[in-house]
Amino acid sequence: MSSAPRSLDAVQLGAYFALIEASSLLRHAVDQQLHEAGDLSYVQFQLLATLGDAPGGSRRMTDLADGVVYSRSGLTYQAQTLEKRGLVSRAPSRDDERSITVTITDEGRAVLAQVFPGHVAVLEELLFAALSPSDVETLAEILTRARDHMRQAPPRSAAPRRRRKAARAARA
Amino acid sequence: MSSAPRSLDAVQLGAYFALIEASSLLRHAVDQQLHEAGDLSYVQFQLLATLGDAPGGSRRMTDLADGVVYSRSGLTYQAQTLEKRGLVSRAPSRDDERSITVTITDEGRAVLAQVFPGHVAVLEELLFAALSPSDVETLAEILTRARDHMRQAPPRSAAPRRRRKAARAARA
DNA sequence: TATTGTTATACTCTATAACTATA
DNA sequence: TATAGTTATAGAGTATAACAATA
Repeated sequence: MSSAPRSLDAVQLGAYFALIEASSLLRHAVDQQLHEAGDLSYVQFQLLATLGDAPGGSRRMTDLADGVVYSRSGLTYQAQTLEKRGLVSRAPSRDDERSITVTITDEGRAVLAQVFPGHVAVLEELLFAALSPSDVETLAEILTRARDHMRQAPPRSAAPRRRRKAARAARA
Repeated sequence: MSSAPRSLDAVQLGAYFALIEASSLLRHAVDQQLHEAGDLSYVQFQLLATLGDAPGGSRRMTDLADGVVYSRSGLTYQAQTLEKRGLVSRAPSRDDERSITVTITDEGRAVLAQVFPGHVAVLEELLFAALSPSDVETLAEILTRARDHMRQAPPRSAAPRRRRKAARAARA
C-alpha cells in the first residue's frame, strides 16, 4: 500500500482533465460517424476491427473482451447483435468445447471498409490536425506506457468472476 | 474541405488506440470508485466538481453542459437526479427568467469531499504511477491543445438544436 | 472445482421530438 | 423568431446473479 498524496498538482489535474475531455469529445464524434456511416456503435466497431486484425479473422469470446468490454454478458450481447446482422459468425471451438470462436464475415469486413474512410477523416480533423508528427509520436509513447500499466494493474474490484468464490460458500 | 488521407500511419494508430484505451480503462476504474465511495456516476461527479469550482457554486444549466453532457435532456435528467438526492438545488435565474441556476449544496460538497481522496488515489495508482513529472507535463500540454481544437471544431452533426430550423418548415 | 459462455432481469443513461415560457 | 429548459418515450448498453456444459 503506497501513501497516496493528499491531492494532485495543477499540471496533473490539467493532464487528467484534458485526457478525459479530449477522449470523450473524440469518442463522441467518432461514434456519430460510425452510426451514420454504418449503423455501428463504437464498441461494435472495436470488436469488428479487432477481429479484422486477428489471424483468420477469429478470436475466442474471452480473448475478444480485452479492453473493449468489461463484462461477459456485455460481450455476449454485442456478439449476438453483430451476428444477427451477419457481421460475425460464432461456432464452438474445436480444441475446447466450452469456448466459442467468433469470426468476422465478408459482410463484416465490407461494413468495416465502408466506415473506415470517414473514421479516418474524423481522426484527422479532430485529433491530428492540432498536433505535429512529433506530438503524435510523444503522445503514443506516453499513453502506451500508461495503458500498459493500467492493464496489468490489479483491478480494484474488477475481475468479474474470478473473485466470487466466497459467494457460493455463503449460500450453503 | 481538406483532402483526407487514405489512412493513418502506424504511429498515429498507436496514439489513437492508446488514447482511447487508456481513457477507457481509467474512466472505468474511476467510475467504480465513485460508485463505491459516494454512489455517483462519473457524469454526476463531473457536474458536482464543475459546480464546486464555479464562483458561488452556481452555474446556468446551459453553461453546465459544456463538455460533460451532449444533450439538453441528458443534463435535465442528471440535474434532477442530483436534486432528488439534495446534492444540488435549482432556481430560476434572476436576470433571465428562462434560465435555471444550479447550485451545489453543502451536502453536495460533503459527498465531493468524501469521494475525493479515493478518486485521487485511483489516478495516482493507475495514471500517474507510470509517468514521470515531465511526461505529465508533456501530456497536459499536448492533450490540452487537442481538446481545445476539438471544442472549437465544427460539430459534424452535433449542435442539437441550432440546426433544426428546417424541420419545423417541413411539418407545415 | 474452475472455466466458458448464456440468459433473465433490472437499471442507468442517452437522444429525439414535442412542448412551455421567456427574450 | 430564437433561446432555456422540461417531458415523454423509446432504445442502447451494462452489470449481476443464476444457470448449463465442458475441462
